[in-house]
Amino acid sequence: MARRLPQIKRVTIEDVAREAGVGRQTVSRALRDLPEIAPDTRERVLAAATRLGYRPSALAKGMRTQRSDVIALIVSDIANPFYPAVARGVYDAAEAAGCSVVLYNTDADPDRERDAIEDALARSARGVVGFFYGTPDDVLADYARSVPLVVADRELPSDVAASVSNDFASGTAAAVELLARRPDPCLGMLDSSVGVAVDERRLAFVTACAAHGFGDVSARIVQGPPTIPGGTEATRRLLSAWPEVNGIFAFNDLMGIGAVQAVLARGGAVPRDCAVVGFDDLEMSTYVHPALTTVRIDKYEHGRALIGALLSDAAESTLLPVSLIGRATT
Amino acid sequence: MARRLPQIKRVTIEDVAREAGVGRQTVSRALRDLPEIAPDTRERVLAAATRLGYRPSALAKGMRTQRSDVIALIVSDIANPFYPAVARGVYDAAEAAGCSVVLYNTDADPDRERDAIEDALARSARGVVGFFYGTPDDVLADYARSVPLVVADRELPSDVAASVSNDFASGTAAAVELLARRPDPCLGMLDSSVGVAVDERRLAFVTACAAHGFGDVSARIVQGPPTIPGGTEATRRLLSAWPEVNGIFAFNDLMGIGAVQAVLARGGAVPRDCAVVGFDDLEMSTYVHPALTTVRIDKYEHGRALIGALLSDAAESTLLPVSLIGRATT
DNA sequence: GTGAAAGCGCTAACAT
DNA sequence: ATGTTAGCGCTTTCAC
Repeated sequence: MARRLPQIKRVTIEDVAREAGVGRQTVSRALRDLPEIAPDTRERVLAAATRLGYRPSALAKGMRTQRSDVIALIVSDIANPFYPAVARGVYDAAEAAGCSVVLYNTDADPDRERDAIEDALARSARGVVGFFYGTPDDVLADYARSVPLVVADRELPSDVAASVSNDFASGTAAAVELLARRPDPCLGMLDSSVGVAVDERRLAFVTACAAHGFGDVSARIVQGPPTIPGGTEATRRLLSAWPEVNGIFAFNDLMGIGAVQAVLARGGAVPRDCAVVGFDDLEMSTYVHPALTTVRIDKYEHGRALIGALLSDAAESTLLPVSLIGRATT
Repeated sequence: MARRLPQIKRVTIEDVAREAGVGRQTVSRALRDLPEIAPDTRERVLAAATRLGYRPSALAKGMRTQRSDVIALIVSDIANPFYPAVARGVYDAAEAAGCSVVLYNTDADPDRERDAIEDALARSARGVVGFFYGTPDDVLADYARSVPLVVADRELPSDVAASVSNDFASGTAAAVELLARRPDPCLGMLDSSVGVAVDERRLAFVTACAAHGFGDVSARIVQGPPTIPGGTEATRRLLSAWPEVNGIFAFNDLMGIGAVQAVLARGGAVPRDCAVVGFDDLEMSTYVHPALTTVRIDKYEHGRALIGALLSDAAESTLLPVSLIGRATT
């Protein structure tokens, strides 16, 4: 059963002009609220437009102005609970600026990251904001020449593009400081195995541990997919090799939750046998048991800031503050 | 510090034609892989296109064909953990069909639902899929005449638009059946206070209770926002008025998790004093404590099915199967 | 204050 | 197999 009724021909600016008895240009002026127009003419045109159900074509407008009002949002996976709040922040800020949001999922694949940017270019996007895990700096810098680009959680050299990042260094330092408080601390870290340019957290961990005089901790940094099972698996490996580890700093909350599962599965208790600190502060982290101690990122604000940086059109680096949320795993 | 370098002029099909020494039409044919073209000419054109870094303009193409390759995805709030998985399903299916996805958040506001559809129309969207909570049937039916539309979890009368829904009736029946197993069952329900056309779950609950001979349960149906705090609050009210309630069926997992919190806050135990069954099966529901028994919706598949229905172009209603997942709250 | 003309980049229809 | 013409709906430029 076909459901499409005969296509209604689009009402154009020309139709409105005819209906109102003016030229098309006058209609365009009225619609865009430009000053050079007689008030009564304007009213007449607006009335005609409403009467006809006129809807301006975003395509034609973009074609003419060589710029559309879409903003590309590029994430690795919207189903990853980290991104939805960011996406909502992006959306709200974009909507406030009169822009629509096109979403891309890349799964951190360099090719798909590139495809997403290319698609945004093909649509003459107003700008691109996103998380890039597989694209090298120079490629991003190159694209930044063709389209306003703001990268999240990543620093690009020499101001070629704006960036908005969270303060991983401070967050990691605070997490390590908390874990270091327990008697005879022996810390390990679960790092993400995904991404070319995200060794920031690992470096911050090493630095923070050094500040506490923990010696070389790098052997107790294990990698895995930044997911719950990934965290469980990585923790299993970590604790097999280093049973004395009693404090785990996880790349993100998902790995942190996975770590708790692994400790419990070994018959251990959290935080008695091993404390865990995550990163991100996902909604679920409050409700898991035991509730996860974590470094909070304001994901919604991150999204808003990405659009703010995009529209302000300056190649600045913004650093967003994070905060340690102590809960039951420490 | 300004970051925009001088805008590079767009490489057009005309430039490629000149470079390859052919007409624009030939370029168009080569690019779209149409048959009526000599193989070597095609090669030459493709080479020229690559050399020049040609990128087709989606705007111009859409303008000419009166149809763009974007699909509008309309949800109430992408930050609500129910939607991301749906969005990913929509995205994957759309990408496979060569379409981009424009995201809209409406917060279940009728005006914003309308704005979202209007924007999709302005972009000559290939189609619209979405969750509509505030828009009346006739308005949706009206829009379905202008653009392919698939509605989620909602039945539109007389085949004006395709729909893909989850089998709430079966899911609710299974949930009630499970709750009814306990000794002296006294069931209550937490219903969502949002949405014009979502009384399906409430009706299914009443029907299922009647089938078990529970008499009139409607007084034990309380409403609240479909969120964790909303569930907690609604449960508080429910249990104040009906302390004998020992089984709660929640509109969704968020309310279910909230219900558990409320029971615990009263000093009760779950499921000893009150069992809880949710709906959706969010990722977090596995990890909350006690783990939530729920009716599972395949959210990713729901997303894929929405696009499938859209592209198949038939005004069919699809009903997706759900399954009861027994965990620790029953 | 208003209208007419030009053209954004592409593809469908029609030549050749 | 290839080129030419026309036009999608809008805004910019320029006349009046």
